[in-house]
Amino acid sequence: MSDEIAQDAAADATPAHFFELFNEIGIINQLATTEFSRVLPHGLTNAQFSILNHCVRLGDNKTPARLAAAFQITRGTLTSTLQRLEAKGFIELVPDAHDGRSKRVLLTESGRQARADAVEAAVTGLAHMQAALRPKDLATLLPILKALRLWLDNNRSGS
Amino acid sequence: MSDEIAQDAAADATPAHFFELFNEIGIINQLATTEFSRVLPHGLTNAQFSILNHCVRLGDNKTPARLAAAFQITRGTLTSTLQRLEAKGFIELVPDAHDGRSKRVLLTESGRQARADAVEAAVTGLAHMQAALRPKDLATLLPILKALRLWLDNNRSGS
DNA sequence: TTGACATAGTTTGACATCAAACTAAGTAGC
DNA sequence: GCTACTTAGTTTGATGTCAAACTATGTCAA
Repeated sequence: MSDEIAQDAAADATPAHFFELFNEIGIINQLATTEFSRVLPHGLTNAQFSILNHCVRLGDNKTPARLAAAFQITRGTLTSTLQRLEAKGFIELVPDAHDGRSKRVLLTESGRQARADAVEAAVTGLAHMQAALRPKDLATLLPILKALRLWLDNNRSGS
Repeated sequence: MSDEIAQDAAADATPAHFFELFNEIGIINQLATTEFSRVLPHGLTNAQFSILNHCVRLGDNKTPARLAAAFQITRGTLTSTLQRLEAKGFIELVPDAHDGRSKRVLLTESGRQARADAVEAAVTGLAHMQAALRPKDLATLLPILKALRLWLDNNRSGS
């Protein structure tokens, strides 16, 4: 969602500034993800693509618990998304050999292909965004946002 | 959600860079909104607070259509959130005198008070975030993000 | 006036998300 | 070996969100 408390804030880091920051980030996130999910093939959602992409890039055969931690979502949320991916035949869920409580998430061939198609669509869809931001600004943004993300991750309630 | 395509991208604005950017933004948004909704009083959600806050800051007596445009959400989404706010007694929905299709969103006294309580809780909750970002970085971030948000808003499919 | 189109709001169905309650299985301590 | 705690995964209920279909009302042109 959107809107701000901030009105005429000065030049230091007041709560109102942070509010404004999260506000902009919220709107950008909403616009970007809505746009992104439009171009995804195979009826993939953002969440589903993220999981496939993670498994291709960093390897599959992880437990759901580990994936949930990596994505910072609850296990319940992940259960739901994994079930949809399995229904589409993009992953397999197999019991863990060493821990009776755990499962393992395995990519199928069809899942790898879907991810490849999605990456291609994403790259194409993102191409026209060159105009949205100057390379210099993009380079400025990234490290600061990464630092902020790290701080938030380390300082949230659930940790 | 999270994760990136980007791997070894160079120093210009490739699609992979944008992907990484939106990725960071998505995680930050998730962490920030989850944290924020924890501190909101009266069972308010982010969406509900945003609307109350907007009405206090920029005036009530707007039509739902106008609010939906301001928040860049669909009218259906707004219908749902307005219904919840009305059920809580924080707003009133009255027919527009001049246009039989429209309604008007009015704040109640109770709604103003709830918003005031929420702002206080938010300021308190955001206070400890001074440590998350140096004021200089915050000041760097804001104008770039605003520009990006504007671009996305002007270049989305639905416009 | 009437028919075509546009706009406001609602509803439905799908999905992601959280919190909280729940089941099953592993781990410790005694 | 038991009991208590912890961890993995699932389920449920609430909310926000979108797209798409739908109703009601307004506008405009012929």
